[in-house]
Amino acid sequence: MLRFRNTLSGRVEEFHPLNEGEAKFYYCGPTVWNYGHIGNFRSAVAADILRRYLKFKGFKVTHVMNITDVEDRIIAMSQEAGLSIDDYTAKYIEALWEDFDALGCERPDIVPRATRHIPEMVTLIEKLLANEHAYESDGSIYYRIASFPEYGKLSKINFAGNIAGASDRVDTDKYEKEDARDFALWKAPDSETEPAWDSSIGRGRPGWHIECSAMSMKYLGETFDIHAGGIDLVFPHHENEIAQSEGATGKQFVRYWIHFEHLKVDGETMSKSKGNYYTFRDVVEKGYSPAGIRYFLLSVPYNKQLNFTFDALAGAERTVASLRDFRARLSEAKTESGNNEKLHEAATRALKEFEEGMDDDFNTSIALAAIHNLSREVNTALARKQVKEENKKELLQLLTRFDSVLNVLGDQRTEMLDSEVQAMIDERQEARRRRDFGRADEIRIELANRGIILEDTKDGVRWKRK
RNA sequence: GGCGGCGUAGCCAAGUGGUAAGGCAGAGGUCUGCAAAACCUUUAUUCAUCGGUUCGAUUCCGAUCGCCGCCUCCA
Repeated sequence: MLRFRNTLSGRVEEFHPLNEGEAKFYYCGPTVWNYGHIGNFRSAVAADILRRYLKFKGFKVTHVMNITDVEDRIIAMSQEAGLSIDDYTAKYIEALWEDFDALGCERPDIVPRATRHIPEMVTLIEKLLANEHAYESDGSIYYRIASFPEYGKLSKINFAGNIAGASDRVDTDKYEKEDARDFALWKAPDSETEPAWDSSIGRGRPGWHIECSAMSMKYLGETFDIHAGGIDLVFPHHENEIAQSEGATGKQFVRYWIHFEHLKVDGETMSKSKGNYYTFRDVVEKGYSPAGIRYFLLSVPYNKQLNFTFDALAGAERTVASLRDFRARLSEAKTESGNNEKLHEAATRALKEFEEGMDDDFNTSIALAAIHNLSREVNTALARKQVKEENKKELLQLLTRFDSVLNVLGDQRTEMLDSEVQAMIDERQEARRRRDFGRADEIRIELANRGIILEDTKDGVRWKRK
């Protein structure tokens, strides 16, 4: 039974979706203006693991991920660039999908854009105005937090003792708000040139939080199962989403909230001033593979801060390579018919441990340990020719099953070597038979220069690309 | 000032009131013409420090030190 920590209750709970066998899942994805830094992708990978494991457990998953595009900073930057929001954000969104694909993250089922959902947001704001949860002031519309006593139930923020000490950092009111905590649902334009929409509630643009309420409820229903995002979104973003949505519908908005912890770099916060700020693309340019990066990002459970170091990343890289070798070795193995009961038991045990680990709040560390232990056992059996036909079939299927969640093994190699290279390998085998090891080593070096690494095994020569 | 989290081998780290998963790196070995890969053995009497509770604590409690996050539209 799958259980995970629900931010709302603060406890680990069993997951029971609203409709049996069906999981509806909304993920607050990366924002465009800040797009790309490696920490974003820890979240993206965590969300991907969450979705994939729900599928592994047999749930039919509907996954919605938003891309914010009417946020203040984006508007400012696009204006500065002299571009429309769409033209400005297009290249970032394109880059986002490239990186998503490279990291092996499944594309969401639905990716709503705030700029395409202005009418839905307006309708929601109208509801909030009608039932007194919102008020108009100076052409802008604010949420009246005093009207929603449950405000703070997600973030557990105690407003009484809180504001005083932090007051030096709280914006002095530049708008006429009833209460400092009230937040904007709809903002009147600051200038003539600023992007704005005409609507029944006036000319303006939506606040940041309303898009997620409007879009998630549009696609997943007024009450849905899982809402996920980075831990920094708990307050105020998700807290405000609850106030808006529940204020409008009177129903529970989200049943399970899940928040992904941040990445640290060398034990510190990643920041440009410290010079430890890396984007995903920086890391790839340094020669690390997306699969290695993915493995690293998922190797520690999502609810723990993870320390990013290049040493650890290099380790992950080696680990992925060795897991891929393991699968290749297994699939190339020549087996005799039959079934080795010990290996069948090992496979059963590995699946059990993997699933128990993942069931326990998506503990990927435990799940990976199960795979490593299995790989060691099977490698030994392979060397001793104890893997039988049935075992091979079962184990390969099991690896595919694990990888449906982890997605680090990549596609099975089906490519053939070109005939010239193959001829060189044949020539080297012939030279080895003659015990002409000088010639054999010469050919091996020549092939290495072409990026082909050879391994001599009892069954013949294995090759892989560098 | 308020609230929360973390500190486990050289590195990344899981974990639990009953005696420390896994990965990477290191050392020795098996195999191999050599190499590579794989496998075997080995690497924390100890889980930031100091106290307390307990038959027993890394795990619970308290204090101290260090780090991280939220309270600002940063995943």
